[in-house]
Amino acid sequence: MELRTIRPRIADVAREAGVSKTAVSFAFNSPDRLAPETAVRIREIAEQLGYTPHPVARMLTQRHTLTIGVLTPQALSVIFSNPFFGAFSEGVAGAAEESGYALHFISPLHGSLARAMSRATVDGVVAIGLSDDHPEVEQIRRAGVPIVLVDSTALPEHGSVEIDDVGGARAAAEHLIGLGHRNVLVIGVEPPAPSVAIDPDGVTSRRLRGYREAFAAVGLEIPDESVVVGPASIDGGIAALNRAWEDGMRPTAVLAMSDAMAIGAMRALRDMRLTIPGDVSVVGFDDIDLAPHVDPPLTTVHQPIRRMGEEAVSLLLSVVQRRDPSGPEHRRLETRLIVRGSTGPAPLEAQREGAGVND
Amino acid sequence: MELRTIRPRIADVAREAGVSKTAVSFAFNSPDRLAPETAVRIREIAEQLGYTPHPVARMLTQRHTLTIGVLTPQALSVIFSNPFFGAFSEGVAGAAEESGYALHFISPLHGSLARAMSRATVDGVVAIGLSDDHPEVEQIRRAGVPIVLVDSTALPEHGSVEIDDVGGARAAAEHLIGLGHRNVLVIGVEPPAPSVAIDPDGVTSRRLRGYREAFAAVGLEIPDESVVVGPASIDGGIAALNRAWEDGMRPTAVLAMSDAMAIGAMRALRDMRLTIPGDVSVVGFDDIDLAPHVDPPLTTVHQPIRRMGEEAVSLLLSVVQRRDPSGPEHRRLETRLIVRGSTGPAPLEAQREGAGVND
DNA sequence: TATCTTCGCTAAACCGGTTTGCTAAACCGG
DNA sequence: CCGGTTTAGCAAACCGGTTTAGCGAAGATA
Repeated sequence: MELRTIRPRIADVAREAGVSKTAVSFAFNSPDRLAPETAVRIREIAEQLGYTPHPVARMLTQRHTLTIGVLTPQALSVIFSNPFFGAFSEGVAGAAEESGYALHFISPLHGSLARAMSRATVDGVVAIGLSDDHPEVEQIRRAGVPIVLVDSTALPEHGSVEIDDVGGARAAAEHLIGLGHRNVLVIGVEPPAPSVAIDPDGVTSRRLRGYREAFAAVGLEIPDESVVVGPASIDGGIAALNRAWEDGMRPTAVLAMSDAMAIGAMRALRDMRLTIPGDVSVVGFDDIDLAPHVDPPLTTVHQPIRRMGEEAVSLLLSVVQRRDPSGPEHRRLETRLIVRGSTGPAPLEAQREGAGVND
Repeated sequence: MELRTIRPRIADVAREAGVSKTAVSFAFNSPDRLAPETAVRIREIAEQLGYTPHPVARMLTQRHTLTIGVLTPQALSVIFSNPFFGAFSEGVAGAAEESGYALHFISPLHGSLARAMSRATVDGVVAIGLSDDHPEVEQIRRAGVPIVLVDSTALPEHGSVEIDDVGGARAAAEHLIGLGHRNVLVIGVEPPAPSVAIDPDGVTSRRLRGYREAFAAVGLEIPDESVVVGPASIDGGIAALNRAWEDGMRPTAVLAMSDAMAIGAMRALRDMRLTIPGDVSVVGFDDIDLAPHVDPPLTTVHQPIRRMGEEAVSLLLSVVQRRDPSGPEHRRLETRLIVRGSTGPAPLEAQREGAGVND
């Protein structure tokens, strides 16, 4: 049973080298303040002792951590099951790394985002999909940590990046309407906290509004019963669709608010021996990398996922690094519908009747 | 232009409440050492001042960070583009969160993993796909940070979790051989450092060994020219396959070491108007969630990705939390071939000739 | 030779908390 | 009323570094 080796401290190096702690610190951080040979000697001794400056101690005096936090409203284990998040992280990571920042993921620790946040040692935070009335936002602000909100209703005092959810959703719905669909099922993403109803300003509500606007424009409506929600994953999509079917819904098309859910829905439909888009059309939202490669290729609303991550970090760093004379910025990115193979004309009999009859 | 509010310190609260710093600290950490009403009063004042204990300072005295690091050999922006990593992170995150740990991703900062690592404030590290001769492993050990290696050659002194790469690869190759394929293209994952050749102990080499064993068993071999590598992403797969084609290769099957690359390869083949598996069979490696949903459903080697992440964290925490009387543990997980729709019999003419002729 | 810089280095303060050791007052049984 | 135990709270040390102010010696300038 070996003794856990003790980490050498700066004082150990100083003693060994016969210099002051200051000299050792200089040897690492500003070698030019030391005679070249002294600096080298100190570093050699440090090396040989296996000394590395303790990162936490260093953070404490330097007042920054070179880390940015990514705040998620749900457990990371569920967040990561959504490919959207992978792509978003890609953008965040790319921009962060370029500026020399590492990433720290913060998720509700045993239910409390606040507690998780109070432990996190970060210079700033990008929060994704956090409804802005979340008390944590206020708490973070009070702790003096800069934050930028992504996919949340913008708050004037924080930076934000949003996309045109309503427009994208409307385009998706218009596409279906043009194909003759009248009876659709909407699959929404579950609100972070399954507590209350649907956050009136969350992405689910915004996209739903877009869908409804399109239907309203042609004098139709999407009843609340036609909206079902679940976690944004393949399994979530499967479950949501099956639930709808069990409830007796027989739509000719489904509007999913996430590609993963759309893919799940297609799987579930297939398992019922329905064809896509022959019997049922499916349109997703996100346009993840794999969307063109699934069977059939997924018609979906493209959003610039990576760029959202990049922009968020860029906004954040501009305030973290105090290059920001002009107050928080708000950026809005466009969405666009990409028609692939998962949508087609509504079955004829369905176009005549109110509800589709299948098989 | 508003003044950046200064974060209140413990001393501010103490002064305001007319008590010592100690009392304030007690109010937060061991309230039972204070008269109940004093504790309440202090907390109220703290609340009202917007005081939260500075996490870095707290870490310094408590000697732990409640954070575990995830070390990746490549930039996070490329790592995250591989769905495998998302699933792995899912496992890591799930296990970490359960024990109250947050996640810190560490990637080569401007090329140097060592520098990135020396900045990271973590209690332990799980390193994925890091070849063990990486100097950083030694550096981390010297810094006294516990580490467990995933998908790397196991080092006796560190915990590790590996999978049966050789067996999985062999099974994939045997499957193709059984279908009559003789001329295959291998698409490997790029070694982290594009420096030297292929790390003789990395996952690419191990899987290649498996492929070759299977071929050797029937008296065939896979020449080095039939092995091409690239980044483990869809685009990497597209590029790798196109490169092989330009070099004149005309295999009847491709063995990809990652599902993302396999999917890319299928795309590239499709774009050449080849059918899968009619003209060319494709088998992947990983069995990501989307593998069954692509077109055609991907035949691939399943590995328990999430579990790898979970086991890694569990191993790591067992030493971080000093519950480990028995030295580092090594865990090995099984792989298995999952046959779906992307593989089929080799075209007849190809079975007779040496190289396939297409279209 | 006297004064001013520069060079090389150090002692001490500081970052913002936690923890140890101790004391004075209150409490307690006899 | 006395010695012993709690209780409530404080001062100081500590975690492990960085940074400021300053000092003596050497070299430059006058």
